Amino acid sequence: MSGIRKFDEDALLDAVMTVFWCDGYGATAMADLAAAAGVQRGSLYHAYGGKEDLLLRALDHYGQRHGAPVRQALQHPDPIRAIAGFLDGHLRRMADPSNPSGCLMCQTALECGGRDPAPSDRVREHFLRTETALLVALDRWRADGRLPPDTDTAGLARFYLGVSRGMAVLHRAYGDLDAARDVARTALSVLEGIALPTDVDPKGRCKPAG
Amino acid sequence: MSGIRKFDEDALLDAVMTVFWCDGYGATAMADLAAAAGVQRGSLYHAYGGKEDLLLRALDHYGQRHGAPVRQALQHPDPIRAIAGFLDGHLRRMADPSNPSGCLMCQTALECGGRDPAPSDRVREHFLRTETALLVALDRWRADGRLPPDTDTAGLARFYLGVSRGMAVLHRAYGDLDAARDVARTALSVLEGIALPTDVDPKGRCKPAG
DNA sequence: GGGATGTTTGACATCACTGTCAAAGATGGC
DNA sequence: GCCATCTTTGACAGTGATGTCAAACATCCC
Repeated sequence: MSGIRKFDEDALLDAVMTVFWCDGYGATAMADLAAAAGVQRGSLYHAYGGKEDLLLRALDHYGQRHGAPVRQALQHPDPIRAIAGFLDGHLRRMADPSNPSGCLMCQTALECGGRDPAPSDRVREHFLRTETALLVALDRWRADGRLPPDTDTAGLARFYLGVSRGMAVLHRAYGDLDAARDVARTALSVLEGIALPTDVDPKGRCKPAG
Repeated sequence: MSGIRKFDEDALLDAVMTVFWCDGYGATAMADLAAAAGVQRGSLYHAYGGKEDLLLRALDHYGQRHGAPVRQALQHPDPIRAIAGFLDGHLRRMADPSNPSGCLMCQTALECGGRDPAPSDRVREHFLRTETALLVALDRWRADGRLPPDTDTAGLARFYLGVSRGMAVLHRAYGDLDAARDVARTALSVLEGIALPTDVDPKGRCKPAG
């Protein structure tokens, strides 16, 4: 009914993302997506392509909407504050009742596994982006003298990536945040055990090491 | 063509489990399961029921086949050896080329999420079984004086459960074990940091605490 | 050996989803 | 105001999966 696209792209991707997140890729039909977006099925095919194309868009949208803000916490100069903020960002996303439980990226990673290359690649890229953000932050803290010189930053980056993924699985499986919170708290203690004290540390949380 | 079931139930469940594990619940058709099991589709309906019933059977089979052996490692009297064995059990399962990547339980937990109650419940039961096994072991070690009296065993149990789940996600997303290994190694260091020295500790790995 | 029991098989109708298309309709440029 | 352009819409055929069923058949028990 127009020469210009009528729907709001951002709102549409929000709706599409939520349906995929809630029901999973395989169980979602184009009709579900169209209904959630308030659009006819034909419009989706015309504007995007197929279900897989929409999933890729939804993954990117998810990355911008939920991934980037969580990585933002890593900018904090204090490692413990930063990692705590990173983990807490995940917890806050899960605690938000307007979001389905778990994590769309993890869900897609497992469901599309080694069978659907395009979504798998997209998820892997997102995971790598987070892993790299963690690594860059850890390297920075190490260079700043906030972590011991022999800190295995690559290993720690993967550890916190993995921990955040495990939290999402437990959240979806258990339906509550209790277990995920325990995981985050314990995971943070790893960094608390190795972080070095600094002049400006306002809480004196770090303990001498070596 | 008989009055007695012709196929080997264990081999059939192995095949069914592998297909679900490889392709996911939604993307698997009864025809795929029948083909993998070397049986006609009608036989599956007759002997079991529908796709969901088969998934539940596959989950139980998975629990016996892969869950129980990993929990077995927790019987070891030394906490570090035991948890290392627990995490290594997961790594060995993932390293086995005859298994699909990741973990069928995590996959089902995420895919069936809050939408398919029966599989979700079954997965939750399995997670709880593992969490309880971890808790019992941790409580035992604490009672034996191998862990400090104030150890938060419940939190640690959930931590190692979550970590093992995160490892599975990374394995499936990345397609290799490198990241999962890093996660396991770092997670183990948590216990190494709190385990108390004992007379019979053969490696002197524990350090004094308090 | 013969009947009863339960399994296997292939076909069947049904249903849901997919992807396409032509017609209808609205907007922007001239 | 008119034409070109693009979106929207609903319907279409094609495809694949589901779940059921009656007939065929092998084994067990008497």
